[in-house]
Amino acid sequence: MTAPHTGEAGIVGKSCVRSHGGGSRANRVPLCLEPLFAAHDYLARMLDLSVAKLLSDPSSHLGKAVRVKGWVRTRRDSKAGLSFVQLSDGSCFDALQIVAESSLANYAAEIQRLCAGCAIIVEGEVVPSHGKGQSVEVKASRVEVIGWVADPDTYPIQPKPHSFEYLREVAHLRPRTNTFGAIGRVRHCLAMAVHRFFHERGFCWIHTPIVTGNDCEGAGQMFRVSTLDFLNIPRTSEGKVDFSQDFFGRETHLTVSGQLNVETWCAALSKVYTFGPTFRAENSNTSRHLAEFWMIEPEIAFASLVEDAQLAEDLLKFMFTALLAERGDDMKFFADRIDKGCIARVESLVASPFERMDYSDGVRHLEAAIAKGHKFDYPVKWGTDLQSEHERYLTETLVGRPVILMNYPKEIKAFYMRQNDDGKTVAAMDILAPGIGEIVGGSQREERLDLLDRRIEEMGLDKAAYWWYRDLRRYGTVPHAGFGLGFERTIIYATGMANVRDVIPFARTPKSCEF
RNA sequence: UCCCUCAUAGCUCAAUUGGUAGAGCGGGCGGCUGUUAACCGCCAGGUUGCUGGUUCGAGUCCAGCUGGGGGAGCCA
Repeated sequence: MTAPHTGEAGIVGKSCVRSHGGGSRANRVPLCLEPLFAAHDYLARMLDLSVAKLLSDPSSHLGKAVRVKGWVRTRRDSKAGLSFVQLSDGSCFDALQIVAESSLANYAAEIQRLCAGCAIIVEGEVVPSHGKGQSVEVKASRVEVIGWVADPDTYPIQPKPHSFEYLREVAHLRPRTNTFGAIGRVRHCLAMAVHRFFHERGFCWIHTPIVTGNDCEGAGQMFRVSTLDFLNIPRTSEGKVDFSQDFFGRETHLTVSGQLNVETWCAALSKVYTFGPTFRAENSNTSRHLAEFWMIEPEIAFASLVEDAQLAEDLLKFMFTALLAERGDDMKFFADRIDKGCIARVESLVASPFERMDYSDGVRHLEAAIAKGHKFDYPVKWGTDLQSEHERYLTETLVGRPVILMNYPKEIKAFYMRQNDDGKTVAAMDILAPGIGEIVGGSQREERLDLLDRRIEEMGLDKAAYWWYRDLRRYGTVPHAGFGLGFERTIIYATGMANVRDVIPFARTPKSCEF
């Protein structure tokens, strides 16, 4: 028996019928997954259901015939003549208990050989559960094995706690674990909340470029983008690499920020944001750094640092409100197994206003702490960047919740930040979060061309390279401001996960890009 | 990149002053049970990250390398 696999409607539905008893694994006929447009035959006699839908309203499904698809978490046999299969389709945290009785045709041959990782389709009736731990279960009338686990002995995901370090080595299978399933849903929930927040407030999502010809976007090492033949690099007469022969006819890199580009659209659409991947080629080996990470960068016209800070606070509160409302199941897991205080932390962030503090006042607080005997490894001095330990003191010890630190010395901040009237500081802000450090970095931008040019010169940058950025200040310039929110750091803060490598599907870090 | 630390079965870990490798989980088989981190018994499973050195003898000591973790810097 060979089932046609053409995917054509009409043919497939009927030819998918097959015997369930016996048959070696090797000879098993591959299942044809009915295309959606042929599914009405099935819909007519049973629901096609996600585990989330079923478990979110179990009583309304009681007594109904359903069809669920997913992957086996565990199987427990009872010699009373039935097996329990935990089925997960990733639609929610909980798995669905399937009860398969020995009267099923393929019980001995297949169901009793199910193990973690097997893909199955189950048809059956939703019934009240006899056991504890779940209110309903599905009494199977048919269990079809779609994909076996080739070698159960070495299937990397076992029904037991694994270390996150180990799971990074099997990043293609770690989405099947409780933790990473939860991370995937939380990440999606937060991303959609970001878009909803901005959309509801009249912002446009601007797709800023990934490849940039601007080699001075900001500090930090960039990844080169090139199609030149490494074994035969064209040279100029001075012996330098001849980038005029490269794909774009110039030297290009992966972007480290969408900000400069999004500012141009801000100067036309007023309220804009970017949300996409950014790339840093720094050799950073910490739990908070990735070479490829996602960042949200809004930019608002006719706005100052005050509105900028309020926007950042409102965005974070909106995201976390959505998280609590939509992913209570996953957050409960994080509270149970990862970080006991995570739900309380998210709730308190939503409930209380962020503390606002001038950099200068922050320094004064730190100096007062030292006077009272608090020990820091590094000295505190106005005009220098705060060390991690200083930031931690302010947000964790002094305030106990996020702090918006504002108006930094201009020497330690980027050239485009707006100079304050005191001549010493710029309208910059960082939001520091307990346990994480800097989660947001932003500023009001310098909209005055002469002052911008002076900073470009003072910092030894090439004015010509910023010609289009400077044009914005020549043609209808307006005060504007924006910030960057690190998406992975936000997820860490919400879930209590310890490492950014475990809140992104595939982490890119120095010496690590297997998947 | 710097400092500290780690690398033993598919996974999590043991192995005394250097004396030739062990448990739990997972897997296979059997038993038992409306089970739910199930339980009980048996079985299989290892070039101890790599390269070199010291030694009669190295999982153990030394050097280098590779990779992981923690901290720092850079930043989000």
